[in-house]
Amino acid sequence: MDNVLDGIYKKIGTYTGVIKDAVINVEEKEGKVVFSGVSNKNLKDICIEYFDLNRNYEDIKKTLNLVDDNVAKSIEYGSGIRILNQDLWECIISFIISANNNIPRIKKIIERISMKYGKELEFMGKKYYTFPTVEELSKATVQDLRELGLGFRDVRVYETTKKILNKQVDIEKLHSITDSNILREELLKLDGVGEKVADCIMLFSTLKRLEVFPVDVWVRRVMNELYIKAEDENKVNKEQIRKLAEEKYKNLAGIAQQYLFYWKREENKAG
DNA sequence: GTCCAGGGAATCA
DNA sequence: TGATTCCATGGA
Repeated sequence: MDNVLDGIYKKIGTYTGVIKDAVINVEEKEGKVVFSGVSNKNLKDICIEYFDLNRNYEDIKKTLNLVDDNVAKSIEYGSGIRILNQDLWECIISFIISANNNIPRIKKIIERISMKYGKELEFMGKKYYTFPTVEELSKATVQDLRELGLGFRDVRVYETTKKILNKQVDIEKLHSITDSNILREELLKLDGVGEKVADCIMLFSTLKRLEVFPVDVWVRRVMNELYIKAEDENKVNKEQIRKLAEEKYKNLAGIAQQYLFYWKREENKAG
């Protein structure tokens, strides 16, 4: 038996979706992990990279469990969480769209963008669409984006696409920047990218800065409830939250953020 | 009809 | 720097 493949199945379960230029299906058949899909690259390699399967999350969880009981509880709640290695360009556009928006609508907008400007792939009789490249999305006018339902974010996506296309910000070179502060400064040059979106891009893309701690409304809420305990959570300083996260979670703050975020949101849904 | 959504940017002090 | 306000859209 292939223990690596067995491990992969245990980690990601069944999955069908688009990863970069590929449609990938992972499932278990007769006790074996089977990859199928449409791609000119190795399906298994794509999965290992995308699902961050070479990282030992058990070690990470052991470390974070020692911080305090709250974190331990959140880890128990979302024990299968992994931080994906999402494409940088796709991540930038996705989080610009996320501003003052809700997750179902964010997903729908990205689907519409992919359907109109990405490439069509067919797998098992069903059609899938890749997220458009910079060149592909640069064909869209502000009006085109407005019609896809982006709202006030249309200009931001348009301007950012333009800046990346003409290499005013060269995102290919971002991976070679070691200093996280310089990296953040580069991202902040993009329209629609503020502190929170920049942090999300650094954490959730292939930039993989696991130490950054994006503070959104949910994270502010959970951090206030667990540690700060201010009467009005809206008045809690974001910088104070980031410092607290750095002290407590060190270089794993970003992963802790995900456990805490998921925990608080799911608890709210169940509420 | 009202409120809110994984915020950013412009404006003003 | 820090606080306020507006920004489209759609679902609850």
